[in-house]
Amino acid sequence: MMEKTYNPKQFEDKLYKEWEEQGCFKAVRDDKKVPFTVMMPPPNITGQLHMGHAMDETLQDVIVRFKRMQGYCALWLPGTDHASIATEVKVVEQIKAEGLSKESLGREAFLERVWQWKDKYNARIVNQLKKLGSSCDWSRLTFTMDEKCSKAVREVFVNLYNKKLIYRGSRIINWCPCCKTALSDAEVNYSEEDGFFWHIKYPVEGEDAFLEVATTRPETMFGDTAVAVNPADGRYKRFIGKNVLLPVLNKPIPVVGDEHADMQFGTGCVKITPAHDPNDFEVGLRHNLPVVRVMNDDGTMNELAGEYCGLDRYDCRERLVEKLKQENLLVKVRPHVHNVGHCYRCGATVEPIVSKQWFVKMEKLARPAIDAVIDKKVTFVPERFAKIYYNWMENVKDWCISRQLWWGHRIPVWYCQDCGKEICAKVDPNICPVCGGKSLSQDEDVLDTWFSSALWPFSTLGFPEDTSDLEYFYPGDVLVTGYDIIFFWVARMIFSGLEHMRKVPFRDVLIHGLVRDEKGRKMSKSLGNGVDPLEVIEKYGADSLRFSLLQGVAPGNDTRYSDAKVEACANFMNKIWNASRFVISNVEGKTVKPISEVKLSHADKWIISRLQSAIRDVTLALNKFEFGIACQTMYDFMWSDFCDWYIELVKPVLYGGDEVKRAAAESVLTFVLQNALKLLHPFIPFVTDEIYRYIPGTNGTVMTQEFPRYNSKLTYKKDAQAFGGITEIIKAVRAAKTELDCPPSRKVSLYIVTESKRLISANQESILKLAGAKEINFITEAGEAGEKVVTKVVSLGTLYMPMGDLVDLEKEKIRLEGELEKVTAEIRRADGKLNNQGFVSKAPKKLIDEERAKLDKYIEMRQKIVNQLKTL
RNA sequence: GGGAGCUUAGCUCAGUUGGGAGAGCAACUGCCCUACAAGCAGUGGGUCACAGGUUCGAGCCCUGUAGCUCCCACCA
Repeated sequence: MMEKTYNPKQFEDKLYKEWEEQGCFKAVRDDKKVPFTVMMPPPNITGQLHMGHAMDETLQDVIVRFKRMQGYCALWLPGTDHASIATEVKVVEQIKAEGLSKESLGREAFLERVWQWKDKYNARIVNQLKKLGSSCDWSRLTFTMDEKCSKAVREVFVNLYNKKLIYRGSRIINWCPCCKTALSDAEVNYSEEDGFFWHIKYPVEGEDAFLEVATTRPETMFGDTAVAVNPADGRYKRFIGKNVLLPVLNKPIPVVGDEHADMQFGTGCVKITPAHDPNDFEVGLRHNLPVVRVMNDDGTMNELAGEYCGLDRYDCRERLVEKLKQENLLVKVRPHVHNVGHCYRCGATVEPIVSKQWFVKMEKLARPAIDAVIDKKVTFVPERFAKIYYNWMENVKDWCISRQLWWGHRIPVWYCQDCGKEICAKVDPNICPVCGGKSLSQDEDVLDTWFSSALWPFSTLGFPEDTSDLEYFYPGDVLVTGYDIIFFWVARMIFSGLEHMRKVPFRDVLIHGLVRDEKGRKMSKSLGNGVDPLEVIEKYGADSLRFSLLQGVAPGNDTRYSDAKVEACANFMNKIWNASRFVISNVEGKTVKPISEVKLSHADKWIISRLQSAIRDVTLALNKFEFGIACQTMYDFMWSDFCDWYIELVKPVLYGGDEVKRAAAESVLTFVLQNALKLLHPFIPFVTDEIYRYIPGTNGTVMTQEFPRYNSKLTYKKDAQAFGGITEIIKAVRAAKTELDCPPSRKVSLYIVTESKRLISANQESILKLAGAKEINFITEAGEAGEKVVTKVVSLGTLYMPMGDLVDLEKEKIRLEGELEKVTAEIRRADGKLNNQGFVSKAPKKLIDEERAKLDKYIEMRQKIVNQLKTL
């Protein structure tokens, strides 16, 4: 016996455990099956899953369950990411609260702490994924710092190094003074900030003249090694080759002519600080300028800043400006809005700084990765995201992969203390291969997190070993992720797959939007508007949450989370629950015949036909990753067709005395419910499986059943369509009663003029029950129904309902006139179309025929209404 | 500076080969009818941002305009 109310808590955990124990999620190579591979984007171990994850995981789970039911060998490989910088920031915060620091702990002890952190959050994330119902293969759970991932990272690093695609060099990088590490370009977020333009005098050496330089960062002045003017700039041309004196330091620096100086912008004179600005760095290279770094790693000024040494960059700025003012070198200060880069993890203002770092040379890697998308070896869904990808890939600069952090994959490079040789090796070297020296020290830095993420599609399957899994499951089929990490991750997986596996890592990239809060804001910690998926599951159940994240969402679009939406979905779950309870209570303990062995009524055929449409539409939608459409289709089928119509239609049959008809109804109810549950299962796995087990004749879980297939033999086109006429009659009677304020409980008599007597007779009971009527009389003309009647014209004929005193003939006349007007408008519309030469000659024949049929129908209806009006 | 998305019912949003505008929530009316009041039946509500164009036909395709959001690049 099913419980009376839908209570997900009673079965969600139980079912998950069972699935897991029975090995339902396990993907083992099976050469009789076609593999279908989805690699879970490994969530960061920085915290717990948020709504965005919940959506991401749900989408993947739907796809995987769908494919698994379709008979694929479906692998959904789960994992978590060590998230180098993000996690390190978190753990540093944590130990700071204990009065400790990274440095005081030392590398080893610190890493010990991070591993503890990892264990805690990894477990939490796994638990959350399970709560959501994720059907991933837990036996393959991978952490990006697992042995196998480390091996893959080593392999790839060394290979790229040997191919000279990884190099070490001094370049301008983004430096986070707070995390004290280099960042890649992708890890910097720019935002507009109000700042100032300081106009500073640089006196010309040996002349009573000066160049006015405008800068937004005066404190970098100490690192100036030139002033640039445009060679075509008449104002300053003559100074090129001369020196100016750097204020405060009174150090002579040359004036150079360079296109970089924009004559229209600022004063036309640019201070050149190669060590602290990417453009200036380039200018410096062109003019062979020295690179003078004036800042320390923590954002304070170094000894080259003279008296400002040790000061924070902003304090230095303030004092320096003050000094310039005193020395009369400050011309003016103008407010200026400019874009400032921030660290994507801690938010601190990043400082472009010259630094010796490791880089991946992108040029050769990018081209094939671009071509792979052009050649459709990888397809972005929706397509528009390919553009974003191209744009980034085509302009990509070399990738800075070294991080001055402790948590992460250590760079596999050693330096010989004796001969200075740099050794890059897959296995830790003991002696220097050149001089045999034994004092080797490993590079202190770790790799960018995304370096290991980029290998995820194959490192998880055993690369660099030639494993059977790799052969079978690689490349993956679909990668599901948000548009925010196309650059970080998707792009890098594509070029890595091509470079190291010679094959793209996946066929489709399904990009989804962000989950926002009720007001459309991004969910974030600082706003405190995040909603914890676990809390929602606790309150409404995982199925409701899942459905709410899928429903009404267009591919790639952002969506809003709201409790109201989840509540509406919970109502749907409740609806499914109760409808199922109804069906099961009627068939429990019985042997139900297959529908092929019973005589089907019009209503039976109609609902089976509707089911076929639903199966077809859901399958089509899922194949195109249109989850919103799939949900809507199922919702309508389940709620409107099955519950509101079919179950109501079947009640008189079940409660009537005809055993044969009853048996047929039971067959159909069972058949439809069973199929509907299968159809719904990928979306709402828990409730469907819980119910499925109560259906007589089922054995075990629904998740291993075959996904329903559209069967054209079960569409019963003619009968199903004919049944539409019956529902029309029922609706007409209901509407008439409401219009007349007739209580639903009051049964009316129906008089019908029709040419479809047989059809209506066959469905008489349904009409009586659902319309709230007591009898149906077939008549040949209106008069037979009496005087005080309400008239409804429907496709199958004209309905008359004598309603006694409830009928106000005047009102009835007005109402009919209104209907006449509507029908006339329809006739005008159809007529206009059919009289349009263009339409008739160019529109598809099917459409024209349909339009003709409509016109005929409306003309007939108009005639009936006119006749009726005459009698009033 | 370049690019993308959005603008449809009071609210949140669907609407994918161009062929009579939809859902949920809210509102209104009436109903506890043995699956479900977390429900049932019925009703109202939209020049589909604006202006042009293509087409027999445009919410959908093209051009432009406005507002909002986002991404990339960047001005020292």
